[in-house]
Amino acid sequence: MRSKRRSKMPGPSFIEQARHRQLIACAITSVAEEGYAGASLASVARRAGISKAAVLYHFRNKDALVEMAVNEILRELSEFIVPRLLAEPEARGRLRAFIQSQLLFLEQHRAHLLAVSYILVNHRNRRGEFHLRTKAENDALAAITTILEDGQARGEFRSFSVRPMAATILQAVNGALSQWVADPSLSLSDYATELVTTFDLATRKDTRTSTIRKAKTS
Amino acid sequence: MRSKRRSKMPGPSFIEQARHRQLIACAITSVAEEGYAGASLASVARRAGISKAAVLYHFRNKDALVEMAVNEILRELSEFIVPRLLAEPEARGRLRAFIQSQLLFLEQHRAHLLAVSYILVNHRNRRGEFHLRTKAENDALAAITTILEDGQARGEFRSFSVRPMAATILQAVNGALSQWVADPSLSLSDYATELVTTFDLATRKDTRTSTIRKAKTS
DNA sequence: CAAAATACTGACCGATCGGTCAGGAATGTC
DNA sequence: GACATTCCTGACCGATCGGTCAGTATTTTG
Repeated sequence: MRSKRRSKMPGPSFIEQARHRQLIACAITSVAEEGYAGASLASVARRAGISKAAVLYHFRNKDALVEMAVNEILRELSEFIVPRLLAEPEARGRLRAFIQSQLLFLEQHRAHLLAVSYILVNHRNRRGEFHLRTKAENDALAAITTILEDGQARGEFRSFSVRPMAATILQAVNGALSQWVADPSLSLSDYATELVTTFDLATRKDTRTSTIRKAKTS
Repeated sequence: MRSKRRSKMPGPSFIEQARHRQLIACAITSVAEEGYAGASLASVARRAGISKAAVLYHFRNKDALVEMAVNEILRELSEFIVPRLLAEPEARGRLRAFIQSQLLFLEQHRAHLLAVSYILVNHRNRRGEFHLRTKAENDALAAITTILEDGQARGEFRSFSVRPMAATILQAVNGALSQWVADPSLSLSDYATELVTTFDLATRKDTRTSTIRKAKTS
């Protein structure tokens, strides 16, 4: 770990950087293939072709490795989504982009999806709290909340309680992913379309024609 | 286990029945308090005040105990919900009853909720499949699907793709529960009201006034 | 009361877990 | 080539896991 290294060198060496990347990647596939309980340090070491002790040379302990893996996945995810949100001028479009881009990214990174979902629902800190899950959920909810509140302020959305709606949208996206994990033949893009329609109807003001329907009929 | 008992007696003895009930109850609280990984046979035995071997005398192995615990929880849950569904003559009411009664029951049985959610997302059979989760999800989806298809046939609901909508509703309910687990001060009945409104709007035909709103204004 | 079935204990097993440690190989740096 | 630092190995540790087994209470049955 960088944090407690007593190196005289300015930064992490090439080897250290490469190993970090490799071990994080191995940890992700290990969790994805063997589940949270089955993913051991020995399993990660085997995949990387080094000894278990070598893994612990680079990462203080198992928890540190797991947390780095989650951070990496969430970093890549938000790197994919954020530009797509910023490209949308209206709240309605940002809500659609949030749903679609999240599904699209994780459909293309199945191991990431499996690993992050296994870890988030299982990993606890010393106090027994699901701190990774809490943080990830709060970040996602904050993003959706921003969209929803902005949409209400701009008059695009009806008046509803933002927190349950944000949670419902987040859960719907997670549920779509979990359906797809169980049945990979399911079309996530079709699913995304249904979700977009559903929440368009659930959030819009009662103008009798949503942008979705307008696009279809005009 | 009954299945491999070589008893000459007609049924399970009083002691066996009582122990089964006790051990299932202990397993539930054990999982709820210590998580899926932390809930060991030793932990269950300690709670029951007997030896670990005695637990294995009554249950073939740990998996059998866990599965019995899940079955018991789901049995109690459906015992609570089904009559409430049957009491509703319209699909819209059944959808509302499904959401509300599920939240109500599990709000009153927090240990059941924790145990069942920990187990369902973690327990695998020998082939590595999440068979308990799959079965529970399919049962719940089937129930919702029946309501939705009936509602479409009766002309109460708009035309939408049933499977994603059913999954979205189920996930929304689960999400409400998971929010409440993380923050018990959250009012589940308020949350239920929001969910009912959300899915009323998402499913109804575009008649501009739902039964919910009509009830409020008339 | 004795025989038989049931209910249970405690010691033990092999496996695996995360983690430590002493020391050896590889890699740069003068 | 010597020296220090980085990188890594293999043996080992204590703990815990699910599960077995021989033997012993306890209860039921004739």
